Amino acid sequence: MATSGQEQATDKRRVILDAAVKVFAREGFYGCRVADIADEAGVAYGLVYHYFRSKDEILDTLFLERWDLMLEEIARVDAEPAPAREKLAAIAGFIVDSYRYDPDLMKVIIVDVTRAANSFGLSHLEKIREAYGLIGGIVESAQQRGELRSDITPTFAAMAFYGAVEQVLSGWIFDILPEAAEDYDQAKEFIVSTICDGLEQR
Amino acid sequence: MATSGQEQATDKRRVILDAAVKVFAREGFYGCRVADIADEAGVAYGLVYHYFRSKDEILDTLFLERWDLMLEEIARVDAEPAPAREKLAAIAGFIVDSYRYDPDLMKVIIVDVTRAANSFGLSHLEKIREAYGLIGGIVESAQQRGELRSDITPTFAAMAFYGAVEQVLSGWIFDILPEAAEDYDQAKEFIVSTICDGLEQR
Amino acid sequence: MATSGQEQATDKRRVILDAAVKVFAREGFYGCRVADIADEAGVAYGLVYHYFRSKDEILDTLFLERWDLMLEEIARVDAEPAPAREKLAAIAGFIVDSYRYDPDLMKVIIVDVTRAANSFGLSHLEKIREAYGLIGGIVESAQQRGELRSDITPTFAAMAFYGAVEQVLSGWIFDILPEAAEDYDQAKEFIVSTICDGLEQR
Amino acid sequence: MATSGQEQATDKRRVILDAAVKVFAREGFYGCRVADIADEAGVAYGLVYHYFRSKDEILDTLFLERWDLMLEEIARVDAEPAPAREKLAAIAGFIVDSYRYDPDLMKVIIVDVTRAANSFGLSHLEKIREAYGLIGGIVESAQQRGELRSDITPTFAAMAFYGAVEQVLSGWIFDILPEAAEDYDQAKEFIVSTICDGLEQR
DNA sequence: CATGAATGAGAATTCATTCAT
DNA sequence: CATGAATGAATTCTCATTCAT
Repeated sequence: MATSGQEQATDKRRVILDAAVKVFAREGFYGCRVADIADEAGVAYGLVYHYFRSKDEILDTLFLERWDLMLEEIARVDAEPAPAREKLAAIAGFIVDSYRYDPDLMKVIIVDVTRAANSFGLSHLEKIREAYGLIGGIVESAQQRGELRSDITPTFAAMAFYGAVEQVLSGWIFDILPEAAEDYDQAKEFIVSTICDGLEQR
Repeated sequence: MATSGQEQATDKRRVILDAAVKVFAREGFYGCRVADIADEAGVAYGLVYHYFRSKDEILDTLFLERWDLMLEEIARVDAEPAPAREKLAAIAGFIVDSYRYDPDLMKVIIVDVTRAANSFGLSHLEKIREAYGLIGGIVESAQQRGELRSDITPTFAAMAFYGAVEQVLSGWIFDILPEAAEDYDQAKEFIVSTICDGLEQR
Repeated sequence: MATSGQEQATDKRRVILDAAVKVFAREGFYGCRVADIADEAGVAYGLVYHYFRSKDEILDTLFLERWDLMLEEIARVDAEPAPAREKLAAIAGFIVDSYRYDPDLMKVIIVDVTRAANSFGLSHLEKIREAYGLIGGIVESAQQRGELRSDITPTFAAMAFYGAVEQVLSGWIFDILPEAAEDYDQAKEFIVSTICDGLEQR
Repeated sequence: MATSGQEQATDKRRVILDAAVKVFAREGFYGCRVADIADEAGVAYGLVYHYFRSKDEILDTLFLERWDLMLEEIARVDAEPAPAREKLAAIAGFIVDSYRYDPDLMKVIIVDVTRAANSFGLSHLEKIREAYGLIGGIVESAQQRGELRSDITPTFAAMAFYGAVEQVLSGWIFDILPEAAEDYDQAKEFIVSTICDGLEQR
């Protein structure tokens, strides 16, 4: 009975992590104190340090949890025998949905992880490179199959694609883009259409 | 008159700003101390506060100097009677060249300002929105002239374009993209071609 | 009855004390955490507090166990009808052997207890004084019997004697004196000979 | 005029050091807070860290200042063409006077430096070894000249001598030995007489 | 007895900012 | 303008101790 599906209330580690997402999103990684996280989680200060070595490690954990999910998703998508356009659509869709489902977490990852990349050394960068590598791989095979143009390097294409996706999230985060229910679905289409078809009139 | 020959060596304010760029780029805004800036500049601690009200103001100054230049450039480009594609190429070129000329400064702007726009009051956000607005304006008129597709909203198009540009710079900053002399020029072409023509084979 | 054959493995209290000796010796009383002791002992954190009221009490216990043994030994030695020289030799021998048998424990006693006697309330200090008093008593009676010079006060003589002994242990602890099997026996002789006969050529 | 002999009032570094001696002596190195030192010194908290990297470094500095003085004194004494007995008397006298002149400082050095030796790594130990080496050297040459017995190793003799001296100071520190004006001079004689002549009646 | 999660008061250290010279 | 000592609030992290199971 202790391991049934729904005992959220007692997994303090999870509670702390979820609280951290809220607090980081609200005040920024540098703008909040560990005490804020403990307060938000409703636990004692010290418990945060029982589960995490440092404030950094909390951000780290948050990033890795989500990023690994994304890497898995990209790998899964890549394994399907579908055209590149559909694969890119699935990836964009996954990221957009990640934001829709948990905007705070994605805000933290986009805003705070990148900013802290300086101090976090290299482990994050490796993970991030991995994502670009996978996307680049999708582009590359599509180029070999003649689906995509070959005069743009795969890595560059991956950057342009991911940059467009991330900037859309940034647009939502910073209230530059409208953020209604229908905008999420529209964004997925727009991203793929822009990157695959281009902005120019045909 | 401000740039006559021999006062360069004594324009401590400039020296401090340049030192701040190096230090912010190396250690991040939060990762460095005001003392590091003074050290890097080779001036006394207190002098930093003679010229700047606060550490924030240094970053502000750095950002505004460059961003205003970019806004001016975008406005100038927009005023020309050229096709949107050329205008976007000019803007991408300006940003890429900004990075080529002063990568540290662009790193600071992208990592410490752009990504953290909501930590710094609203003035930065306004400036950033202004840039997107100008680019969106370029897209919009091109749509009206029939140059660009009209089914993608101008703001969205602006985000995709700027996102691609920024991600390329991020790629250089974080050693994901190769960064040789020819890569800069190639990047300009790739960005415009990707965003305007799309990745798909025609 | 307390030492019957098979309970050794389960005397957790003893295991904790022995672990504490190792940890205190290695990291110092202030330099280690209670968790380190539990880890070294291979028991659960909380068990330490089942057997001991506090971290201090562990050190207290360690000190008192050994120091009381020494006090008993000194008293036993003193009760013998032997010359002072032999009594001092026996005491020096006991202390040196204590170190030889359990160097970590003696290191802890010398470094963390004896030198810090005034941090730990007064009970330790009393115990320490008691030892000096006993040794002083040995000197005093020997002076009355004409064995030892009477122009040096007994308390002072006790300090000089004990100081020489402790410094030899310190020399071993801090790797200043060589520490081979033969050095222990030699040390006993040297101590007594130096203190009783003096360093000068006769 | 800024470097005249008596401007104590403005050398804050010195003020902090002197305050630290008082506070360490009163509460122990581990028993006091950096705030106590700042308060005792009458300076702002942060100034302590302006002059010293850490609490440890304060203790370090205190130790080295005094120990170097002692090393110099031993070297000076050793350079004189006097019998070993006189040299040892001079050294004992110097240490006893150090205590008489500044008991708090010597208490800190004897009680806290040794205890912290674990954490302070090796630099202290080197310094301490140096002192023993110098004293051992005095003994050794005296042995060669036939002044002192040769069957006791010089290093051991140095330990016994220094141990006796230090224990006398400990006796004062812990209120085991009487501490009146005449006791200081008597102690010097007692130490040398005990170590050189021995306790036994001749 | 045994476990280890939970608590929270402390303490060291940092560092932006001020200010006297 | 220039210097760098002085200030002290803010924060992270530590760790002895408690307690529910």
